[in-house]
Amino acid sequence: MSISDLVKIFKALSDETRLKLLALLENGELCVCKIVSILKMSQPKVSFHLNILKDAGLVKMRKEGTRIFYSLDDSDLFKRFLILSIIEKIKDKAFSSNFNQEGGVIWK
Amino acid sequence: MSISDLVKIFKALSDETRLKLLALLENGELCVCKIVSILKMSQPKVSFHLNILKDAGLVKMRKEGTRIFYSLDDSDLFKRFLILSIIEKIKDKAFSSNFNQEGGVIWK
DNA sequence: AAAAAATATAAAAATTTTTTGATATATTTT
DNA sequence: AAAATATATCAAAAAATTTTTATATTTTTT
Repeated sequence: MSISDLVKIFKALSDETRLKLLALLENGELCVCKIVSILKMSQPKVSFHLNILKDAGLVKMRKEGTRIFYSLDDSDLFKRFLILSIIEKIKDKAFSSNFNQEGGVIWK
Repeated sequence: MSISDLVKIFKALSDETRLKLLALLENGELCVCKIVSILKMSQPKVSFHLNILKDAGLVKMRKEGTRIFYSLDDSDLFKRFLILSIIEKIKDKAFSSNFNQEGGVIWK
């Protein structure tokens, strides 16, 4: 892993939206449309951020029909540690299992 | 540790100069002037990046006369792990104990 | 074959970060 | 007290990132 690989990973993690995306994927894959509806963000914005996470090797994707499912990619030990740390640190604050009427997450 | 604290830490780590600064401090404190002479960067630039690392709680400083010495701040376990991982991953590539005639580090 | 659905991509605008050059501040030395 | 040294800060410029709006592509459904 080169310095620029490291920088790319940290850059990917240095954005609140992307940390939320990682936390959202904790329990398994989700398609973009589901993520959009949960986070109430524009679809291009979600795709943009997912792409940065993918480039950094933090998530992977799987195509099924017209949908694309994203999931955590923790095949690398260091990345796995990072992802787990992040989820552990923001899960409670970010989610606390609170969803609003429309199924949107309530972030604290 | 809030989400924005986490983002701040990762933002601080998402820059090559700052990763090099952390690696440079591996073996103990250095004053700004020494860092400037080793890295061959402008003093305001070095101060700027050190300040970002300090704001994120990754380094601490100590004043002595006209000099200011910076050192790693790994009092927090998560930060310590991050710093150690970074040093372990870039040390060989970045340093390999190579210094040029003027005492400047040769980065690979 | 047309329409609909899901997603990516691209261009422009907005925002943030980084670099640079100049200057200010504080401490030590002469 | 003046000069020198080390460092921070500030403002402007440059560069990079993010957001937004529009559009293209692919697959499924009708």
